Amino acid sequence: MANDNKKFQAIISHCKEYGYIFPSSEIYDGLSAVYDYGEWGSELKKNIKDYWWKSMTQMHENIVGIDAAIFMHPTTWKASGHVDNFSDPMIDNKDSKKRYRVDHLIENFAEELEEKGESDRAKKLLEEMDRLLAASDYEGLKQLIEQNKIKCSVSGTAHWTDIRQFNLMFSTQLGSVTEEANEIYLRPETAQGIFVNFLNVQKTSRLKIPFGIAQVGKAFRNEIVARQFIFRMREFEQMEMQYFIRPGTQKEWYAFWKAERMKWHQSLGIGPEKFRFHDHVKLAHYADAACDIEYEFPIGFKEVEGIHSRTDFDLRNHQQYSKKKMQYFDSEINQNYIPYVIETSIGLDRTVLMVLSEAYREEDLSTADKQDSRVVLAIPPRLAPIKLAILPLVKKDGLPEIARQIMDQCKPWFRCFYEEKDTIGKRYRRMDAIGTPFCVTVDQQSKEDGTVTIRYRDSMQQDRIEISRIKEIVEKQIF
RNA sequence: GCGGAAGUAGCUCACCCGGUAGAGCGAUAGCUUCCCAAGCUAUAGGUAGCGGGUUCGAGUCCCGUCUUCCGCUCCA
Repeated sequence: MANDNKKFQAIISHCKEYGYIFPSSEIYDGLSAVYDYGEWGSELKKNIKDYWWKSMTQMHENIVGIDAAIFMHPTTWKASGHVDNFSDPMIDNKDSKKRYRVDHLIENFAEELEEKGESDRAKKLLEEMDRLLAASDYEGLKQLIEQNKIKCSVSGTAHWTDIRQFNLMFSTQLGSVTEEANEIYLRPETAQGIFVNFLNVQKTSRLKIPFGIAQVGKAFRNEIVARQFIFRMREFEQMEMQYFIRPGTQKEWYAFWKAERMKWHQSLGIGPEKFRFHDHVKLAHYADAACDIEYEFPIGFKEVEGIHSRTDFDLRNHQQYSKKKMQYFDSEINQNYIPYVIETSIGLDRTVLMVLSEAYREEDLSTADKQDSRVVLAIPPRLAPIKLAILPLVKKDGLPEIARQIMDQCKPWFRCFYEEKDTIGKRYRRMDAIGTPFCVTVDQQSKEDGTVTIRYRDSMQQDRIEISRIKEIVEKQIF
């Protein structure tokens, strides 16, 4: 497994230096695990989002998109299992510094009691634990641990910190008057916005199973340790698609979407050797099959996208909590059922990092008599923030005027950048560093025959082309 | 959260045993330049992360605090 931390740090610096990604609130010392996208980073992110959206919705006639709110009714998170599964009380041993989930610690101790034949005591202990957990009585739980002299298996001591609650979800108040406010959560995943709209979308779109609903949006998770740049952030963006299918067909649709999504990743111009599937052995509470698509980042293979066979877990729970029938009438087989779901869920920020990791290159261009190097972002043209730079070779003799005309011709169609400062070589290298795939340069000959040179970022090769063909040549590469 | 290291100009760093900050690159303005960074001139930019202590005097020594990085821990 590659672990090139130097390259990873270089990418982080490059992102900050060239307007891609800044630490959040940096003038106030920053905010841990939160980042802001700068002028070029936001363009790249948007281009990736658009490309995903188009390939999922426009290219699949049976998939439509929605944009659900971040705020959702609190019961949503009861139904999804997030409230019960991800708000665990934790306790640390002061000697070994090891952290335990309180319920795991006590359960393990109860098992030991069982083995020693003290099953009565074990049973009473677990009952007491459940009662205290239900009441969120952390003082009582700590006393329970201390009374039973439960020890840390590493240090062998019973020297514990106070119990603290670890909440996966961020909460806030809905309503302007605090005392009357209801506590609600910032969504920890976008999927539930799709599930709670299942009936609405099915009815209005008139789509028949199998069909999908896609969504791009922010989600929020309180990670215990959130580091590794934009790979793990507290506020992040997901691109998700839930595909509703007939029960019993989940195996084939799971295989279909695995293959389909892998194709998408490779369509970004990234070689197949940089990806792998990681099948989950231990499945989440909602899944009957799950895998990740992992990309080989400079810090090793890491998850970019998850593909989960979610069964009817979510819709069934929403039916139970909402008392609304989450059913679909399948006229082909003349049956009502709760659809099964295959989920594809890709991290947008992780995809940005993947594209940047793949694109970042430090090249040594030295020749016998001159040392030379460049840093280039070889971003696929269709995702690059700026598509075309327009450069007058010198800023006199009427060259800027011609360049300005080209600028005006091209800028309605794709993002262009005009620059007349510094030597031409310097301008080329600046464009390399922010990943601009094409530069056209206006010179004396342009005045005579209406041609310019086009310079390609990756090869640094140049061709002479007619000004009238610039738009067509660039557009061919970016769609 | 724990342990280790570091925090001086936008970036990379210097200031040797404490005497009130300097370079290169970058940026900006101009000059030069007919095709691939490091040609010339000028300008801007730092109360040395923050707070306290020792001292006649602290970027330099001590303490605290914050942030970042590395390792461990956690992660449907």
